[in-house]
Amino acid sequence: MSYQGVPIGEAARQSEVKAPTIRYYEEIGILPAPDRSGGNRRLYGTADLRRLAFIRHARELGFELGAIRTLLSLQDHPDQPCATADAIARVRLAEVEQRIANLKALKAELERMVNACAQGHVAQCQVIETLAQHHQHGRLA
Amino acid sequence: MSYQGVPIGEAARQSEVKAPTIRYYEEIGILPAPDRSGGNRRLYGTADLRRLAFIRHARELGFELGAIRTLLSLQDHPDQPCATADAIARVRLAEVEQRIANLKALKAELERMVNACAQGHVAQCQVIETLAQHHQHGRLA
DNA sequence: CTTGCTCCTCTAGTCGCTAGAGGATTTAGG
DNA sequence: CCTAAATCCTCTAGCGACTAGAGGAGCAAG
Repeated sequence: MSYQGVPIGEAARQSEVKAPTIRYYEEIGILPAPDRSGGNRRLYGTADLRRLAFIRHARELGFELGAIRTLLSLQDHPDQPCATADAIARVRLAEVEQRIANLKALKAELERMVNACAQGHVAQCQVIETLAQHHQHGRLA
Repeated sequence: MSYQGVPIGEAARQSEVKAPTIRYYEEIGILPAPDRSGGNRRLYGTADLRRLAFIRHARELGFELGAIRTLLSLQDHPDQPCATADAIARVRLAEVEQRIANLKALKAELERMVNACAQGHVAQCQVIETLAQHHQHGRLA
């Protein structure tokens, strides 16, 4: 009797998701428990690998696991309207835009700080000065 | 005998750092333990409030508490060269630039996803399709 | 003097992993 | 066939930076 599927290390290599993280995804129910070999090892089939790639890509895009869970359940029921998936992506897009704006402001401030540091002493150091200032920003994430 | 300084709630309001977070900062040694009132309540003076503003601002800028700890110790010893503070800021600047680049790529992809969603069903939904693709990116933060 | 707010300490939980212990299994080489 | 190395298993604990809640004490206003 032969088993099919790749062991967790190979799945990790292919998906670029570390083995403990894969087990963690199984534990929290985002990835189904795969078949096991005679020696109790996980064997991942192509469907599992695709799901893992999906998760990884979504994580890369900054989606939280909760959102990914919703996205996956949509994927599992393909006859539903995609408004939910669209809404999730839109929310994320708004977050990303906000974050870019904040980071640009931050970048400007850091550049100012670094430029102002005349290699003197902390007493005159603008890095410290700038950080000591109470200065209004939007929230950063 | 009168005590001076504001209680933690007021400090929280002024600094926009929540009270439990302020206690946490004390616990991890980033904020010194303030004087206490007769009834064992923390009373924050202006120096404490300034330090708190410093921490908040630095957190807003995305500095980790470890980096902030270093920055604060520099501030506490102002006769040292500011090369260390400068280096910390430079590292952070590089991170921020990388992050902006990643987020811009992400934004483009999210826009593509959202635009492609024709309000149909999940089976044709590009949000899901896009996420299912295995697609090479730089690392996002 | 009582009501209700703030504050105290403490423990435990969050998220998304990561690290390590201690043991079983599988694979490659001799 | 046997051993050594690599991989895998489960389990517990830890990370950063908080956040939430229990259970109790202090304080200010009516």
